Amino acid sequence: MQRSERLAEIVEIVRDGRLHLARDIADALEVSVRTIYRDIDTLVASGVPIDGERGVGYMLREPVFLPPMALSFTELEALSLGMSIVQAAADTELQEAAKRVMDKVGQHASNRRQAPKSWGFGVYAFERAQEGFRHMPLIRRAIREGLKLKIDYCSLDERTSTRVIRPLQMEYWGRVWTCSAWCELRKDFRVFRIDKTAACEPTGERFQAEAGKTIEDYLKHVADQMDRDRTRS
Amino acid sequence: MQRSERLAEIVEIVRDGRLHLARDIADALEVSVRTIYRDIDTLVASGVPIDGERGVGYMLREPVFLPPMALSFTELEALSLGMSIVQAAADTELQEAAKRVMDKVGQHASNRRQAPKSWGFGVYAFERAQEGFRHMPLIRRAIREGLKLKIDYCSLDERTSTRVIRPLQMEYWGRVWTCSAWCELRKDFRVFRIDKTAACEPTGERFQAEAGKTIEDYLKHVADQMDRDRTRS
DNA sequence: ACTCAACTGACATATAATGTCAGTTGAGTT
DNA sequence: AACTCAACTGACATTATATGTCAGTTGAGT
Repeated sequence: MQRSERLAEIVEIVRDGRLHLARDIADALEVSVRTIYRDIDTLVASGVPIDGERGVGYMLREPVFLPPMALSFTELEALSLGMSIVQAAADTELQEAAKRVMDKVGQHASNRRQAPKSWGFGVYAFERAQEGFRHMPLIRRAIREGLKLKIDYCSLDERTSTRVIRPLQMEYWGRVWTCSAWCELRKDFRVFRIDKTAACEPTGERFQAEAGKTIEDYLKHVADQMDRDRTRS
Repeated sequence: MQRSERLAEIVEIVRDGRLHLARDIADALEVSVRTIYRDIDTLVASGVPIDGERGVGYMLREPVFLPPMALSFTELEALSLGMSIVQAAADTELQEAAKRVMDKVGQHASNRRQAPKSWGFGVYAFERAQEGFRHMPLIRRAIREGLKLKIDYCSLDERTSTRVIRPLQMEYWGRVWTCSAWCELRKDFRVFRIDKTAACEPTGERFQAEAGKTIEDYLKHVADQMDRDRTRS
């Protein structure tokens, strides 16, 4: 196995967020422990946020990907446009992430000429409804990590209810963000407008994918519903 | 200089779109020509679109960037969301580019577990107004390369006019795309709704950045106008 | 004082990259 | 048809880099 390949492998191994011993990694990749120490050095030097603690092991401070991609100009334009829109249409956390992505691309691009500052796009569309974005970082984390959420939801007919949900997916409708979830109160899938959600906090409980309550089930559910609608009309 | 560094350098050198001889590259990087041939092999093998022709030299088939980036999970989410929106809200060319970007990221990510197919986003917002997108690839190229365009424009009061413009920037307003340009007919900046543009073709002429007619001038112009509006009210 | 596992330095060994040289190939030119 | 150019290839010696082994040190915790 090539060194560069092995470096990528180490990132993949460590990426699960758990603790890893240099000896285990060495065994898995069939090299000596010394090599792993050297590799980790290399990775840290090139910015991968790996923390090592004596007597403990290695951990990733925050998850990373290292996509080794070659982007064409058109792909860069798509990237640039997408990041512009995200900066206009999502919560602060995603806005900042989008900016960082463009910085990383731009930084490298500006080594030489032919790197336009703007890629010819302006995005003005979106009212910056910061209020409506408030819960988005938490909901995203909950989707990622499978956390149950307790929300106070103010439905369209102005009634407020408190319920526990398993958030599955966020949807963007151009102006409004929603969250599709399994609702433990109604024992069914429900869609919540994020800007109509007053309180929102983790219950502390986690949920596992459970037959009939997963994102795949939800998507199929929606597809079936659309089929029925079409047949009726 | 490290091999990996040198590979990146070669891409940077070749990226100007002009012809390069292996010997020149070798001189610039202070290695032998043989090494350059081997490096080019490596690059081509990893997907960089370099064309070599015997007796001629090397050229890049299409421009590329190789951003050596480590993306955090949040940054990946921003990327994923942005690409989803672009796939819903832009012309076919950009849609496909956005898809390719996600494929490139996903391909590498899916080497191991914990690579969600969807990053928890759905984007349903945008009517797929394919008609309105028709001229976008051409306009983007015109902005990039500084091509004058001749357009048949149907303004909001239903009058059609033909004019030559210098396209400067495209704007996205959530549902509608516009193009800001220097209008050679009105000798001023004008904004055109792309979906209201009937015909659109290059005149064959190119334009250079010219004092008072550049994108920077336009942005300043818009900012001044907004200032005046605010003062008045 | 002891354990653990990250970390370091030194040095021999193995692997990979490079330079040199002597070709071949394909397209175009004279 | 002969010639030129520069990409390309293969072989082999040389050099540089990566790796393994070993013998430590360090810092945190028990």
